[in-house]
Amino acid sequence: MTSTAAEPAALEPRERVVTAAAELFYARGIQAVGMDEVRGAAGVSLKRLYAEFPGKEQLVLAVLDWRREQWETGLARAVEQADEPRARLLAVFDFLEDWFADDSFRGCGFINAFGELGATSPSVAAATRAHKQAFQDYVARLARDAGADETLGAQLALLAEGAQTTAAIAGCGDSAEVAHRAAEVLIDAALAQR
Amino acid sequence: MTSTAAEPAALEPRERVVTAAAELFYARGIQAVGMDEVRGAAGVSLKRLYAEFPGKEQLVLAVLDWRREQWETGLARAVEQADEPRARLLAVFDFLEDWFADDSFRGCGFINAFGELGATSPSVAAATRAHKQAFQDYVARLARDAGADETLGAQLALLAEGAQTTAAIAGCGDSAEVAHRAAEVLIDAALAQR
DNA sequence: TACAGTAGAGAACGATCGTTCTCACCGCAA
DNA sequence: TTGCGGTGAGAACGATCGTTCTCTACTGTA
Repeated sequence: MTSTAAEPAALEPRERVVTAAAELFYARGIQAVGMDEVRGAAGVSLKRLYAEFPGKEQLVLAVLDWRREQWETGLARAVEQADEPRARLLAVFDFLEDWFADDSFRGCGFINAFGELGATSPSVAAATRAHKQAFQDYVARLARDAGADETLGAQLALLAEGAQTTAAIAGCGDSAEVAHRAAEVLIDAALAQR
Repeated sequence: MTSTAAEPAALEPRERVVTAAAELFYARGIQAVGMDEVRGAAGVSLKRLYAEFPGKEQLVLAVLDWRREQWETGLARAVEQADEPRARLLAVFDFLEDWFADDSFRGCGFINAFGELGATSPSVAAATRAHKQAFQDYVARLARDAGADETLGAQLALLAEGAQTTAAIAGCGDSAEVAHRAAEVLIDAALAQR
């Protein structure tokens, strides 16, 4: 999922900047990484960097958008590997489990960015809100496909969010498995209720 | 003019600094608030501020410790209002619901601090980890008192964490109620299993 | 009154960072 | 060749911030 720092020359400068900035921001925090370091990691000049992004905020938003795209395609790929509606709901938590096992895992980049800049940057707050809303909608759709009502989707989304923060802070314990088992209970209860 | 010790309403300088810093850090982020602004809000001199805390990091840690204390006493008070073990478990989510309704609610201060400084400040990361671990232990104890096994506590803790981040980002929807209903399902399932 | 000690107010310092500017260099058309 | 538009490398600028230093006012004591 991550691209290494040494980018092949085939990538466009803009994409090199976004991927390098995404990696740096995620690993160390946004405010802890200066534009000059992004420039060095991306192998572009400051002039080019500011030609692509008029300011750091625009770069941050581009990184968040790139991360959202990565998240959505990865999640969809995991879900599509399952055929049955119930298994597709649980695939969300398998996806999380794989993610948490990654060495570079350091929590949800949106939650981190929101904690860091959400109070001072309305656009970062809006991007985070949109991303989380899309996730909730996606899970709600999977729940509806499984024959449950909207509530189940919201409940499973809460579990997924809690697993992400807990895995990040506790240093990647077994949050995904715990959430997975809780999800099974909630799904079965929701389906039995009908 | 400084307030004399005879005035009952005046807090000690150190406590004024901690509460003022806690409010500012929580509302706007830690790095967005300078020491000078903390000094102004607390009504102390820079000299006094640095006499109490040798650096900003120590102040941040003191704020986190104060916040942990506030959280623990508030949570314990909510839980103790319930008599039955099951109601005591659910009181955790009532506590969250009250908190989310606060106008100044902006998510869990520890999660925000972790997202902002966890990667660069080991002591902030450790304080966050300790706080979340203590919460998990507390819920696990409540679950054990209710006659369920350890797993239920971990599951409910995940729900609580997810409700906090979701309420913060979505702007305080009904996360607490959703988590509350999910908790009821999980508790009943855990108790029926025995 | 003189003096020592303390504390407040805020200037000052050094470092960092986002952003802009300078300047040398390269490819290329006339 | 000459001129020119564009680019890279990096110096420079202005602002912010954590931290320290200076100066002044005040308090208590002899």
